[in-house]
Amino acid sequence: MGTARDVAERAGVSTSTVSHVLNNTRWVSPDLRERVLAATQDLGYEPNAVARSLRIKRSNTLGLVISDIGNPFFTAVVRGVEDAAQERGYTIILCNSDEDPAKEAAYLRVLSARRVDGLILAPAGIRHDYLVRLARAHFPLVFLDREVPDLPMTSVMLENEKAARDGVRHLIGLGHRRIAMVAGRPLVTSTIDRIAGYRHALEEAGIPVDDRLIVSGGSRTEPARLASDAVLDVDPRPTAFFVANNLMTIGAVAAIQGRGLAIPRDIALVGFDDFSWADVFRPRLTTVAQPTYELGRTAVELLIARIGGEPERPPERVVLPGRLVIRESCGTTPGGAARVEPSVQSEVTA
Amino acid sequence: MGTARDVAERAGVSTSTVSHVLNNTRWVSPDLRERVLAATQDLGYEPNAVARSLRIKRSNTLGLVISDIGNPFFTAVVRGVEDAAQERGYTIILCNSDEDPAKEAAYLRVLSARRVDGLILAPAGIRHDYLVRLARAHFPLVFLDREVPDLPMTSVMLENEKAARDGVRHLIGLGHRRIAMVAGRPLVTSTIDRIAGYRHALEEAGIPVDDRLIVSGGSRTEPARLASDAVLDVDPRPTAFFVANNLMTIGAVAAIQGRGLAIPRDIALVGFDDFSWADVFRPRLTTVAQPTYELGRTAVELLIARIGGEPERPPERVVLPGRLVIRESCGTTPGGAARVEPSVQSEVTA
DNA sequence: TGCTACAATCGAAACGATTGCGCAACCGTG
DNA sequence: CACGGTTGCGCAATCGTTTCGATTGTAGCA
Repeated sequence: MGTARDVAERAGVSTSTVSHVLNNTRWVSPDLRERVLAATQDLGYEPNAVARSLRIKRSNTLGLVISDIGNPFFTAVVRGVEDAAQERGYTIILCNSDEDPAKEAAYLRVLSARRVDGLILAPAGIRHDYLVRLARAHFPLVFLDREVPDLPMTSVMLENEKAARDGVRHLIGLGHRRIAMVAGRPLVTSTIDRIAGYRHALEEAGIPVDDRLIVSGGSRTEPARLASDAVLDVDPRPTAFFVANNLMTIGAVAAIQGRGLAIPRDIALVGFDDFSWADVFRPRLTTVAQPTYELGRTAVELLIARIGGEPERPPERVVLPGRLVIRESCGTTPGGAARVEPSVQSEVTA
Repeated sequence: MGTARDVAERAGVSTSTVSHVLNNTRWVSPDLRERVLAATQDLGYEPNAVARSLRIKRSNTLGLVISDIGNPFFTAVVRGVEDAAQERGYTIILCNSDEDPAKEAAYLRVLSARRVDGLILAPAGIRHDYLVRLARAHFPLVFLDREVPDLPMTSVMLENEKAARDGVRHLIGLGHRRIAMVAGRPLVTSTIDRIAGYRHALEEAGIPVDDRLIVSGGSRTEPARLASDAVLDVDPRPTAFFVANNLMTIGAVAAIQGRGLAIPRDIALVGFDDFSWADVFRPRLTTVAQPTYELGRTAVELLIARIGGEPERPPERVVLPGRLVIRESCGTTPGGAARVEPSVQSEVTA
């Protein structure tokens, strides 16, 4: 696996000809072209992408920093990112910040040192200076799922406020007035927006907001279980749960089950994010589904547009709609029985 | 964000001094050191890792090619890989082959062109020539979760045959004699070994193997649902299911539920791989748990040992044990009621 | 025969870092 | 004072590409 020079010598040409043959970048006579190709075959030559990147100042690589690879929402997004990137000839470097701003900063630094052509980032929340530097330098950067407060950047995310509002409205429509909200990590914009949606839904229905019913579930299963358990002690007890992501839904369900309460008989529940087992779980969970794959694809499209385009281009925000998928976990009325809706459910099974 | 040269000029030193200061690679007087550091600060200098890699012929990067990022087993493994890699100063490039040998080959090519220092691979199954070339060239390579038949390589995986045997033995111990097996993709070694374990468990109990009860679930939820549904038509009907991975478990459960059958009353079930919702799902699922995090860590350790070591070093195989986690999905006897085992279950909840 | 025009290829300078080698300046010693 | 040894640093080659001129050969034309 030698170098272009080895190939050139073997083919009796110059390295420039080798380069031009391999990249189809100018006309080369059939004879030489043939010899060059034969030589690359013989030597098992594989161009060194590192040297190439150094020379052309592009790596055809995108960095993707997500905050929790254990969350099915993000892995679904990753598929969208990967497919879109591959179609356009980019490789992605995937990093998992674990919701840790320090880890996130470290990864950003590494990716930037590696000279990726652009970055897609689900920020862990804090407006740290390294991020601000990248933004100021007009480095191609797209925020995914969340934004950073006071840092206008191009971004793609769910219409969080409305999606949450729809979920809570559904519960209100079924007659619930004491609705607990298990929210995500406090400083993250998606959390903030979903809480806003929750409040607005209550307010428009004339239901007073009881702050004791809004708890932080830390975006993960176990903290959500603890928070859910605690909120069940509030007096009067909530009759419904609105849970702001999928991992936390597991925790909420565990807490409810742990009290010997039944869904939806004792507690109605609307989750967030659809996931594969929502369908086998009994009762089937009513959730606000996100267009995960599209989120990923869109992020790549926005990013690549910026990589090619002029650096001063103003930020764009793309907001995609959520979709309330009604299954069985809310019953019909508080304390009522489950109502199966085959049409809606099959839409999701597919 | 200039170059080392810019820093050198600003500090009034040579680029070599800049390099030595930044890498602590030889003594530099406090005065100059100070000036160099100040200059890098002022310019916001960030060393170009691409140029560095070209020169030192190392990238401090490992490639990780997994076959299904949607599978919680693999995402759990990724965490182990990532943590271990980070501790040793390596970045990982994560690629998702989607069980597609063509995609896998494409990724291997890209990673090799990028000059990663080593590769961890969950092979999609086929012994394609590119893989053989890498192996022959003694490129640092570790197989994860699976091997490639007839290609001895260093690898780390579960003790598949025994783990499957334990799962099936558990069912046999409860009195089941007609046990269906929902297996994974046919050519993958983990599938082969788990089927072997299934057969051995039956054979040692003197139960004849009915090949109609062994079906391929394609490693994913939906194909597993179809296969599970089909196997329920076998006459006489199986009284138990052994399912060879987690995504397929969802499919099997869906099929069983779809027939209006109850677990464990009508069908006992042992799944594979533990996952977060195994605990809230009712009945709680009895599964063969894999040490996912350890698998990931071990792969990195093996790989890094090879990167440093002599190239002709013979392959090593590391086999980690599985753990049968008994919950409720098998009941106690065929047709019997669920038996809760708090001690075992809590071990997993933690 | 000269001259230009064009076609096809080569040579060498980048890209931005690392590092072996060598050169001053300085020290202490005899 | 001469000389060997140290110390602290700079020079320049190098990694493997790409790409911009320069160069060669051939044909066309007056």
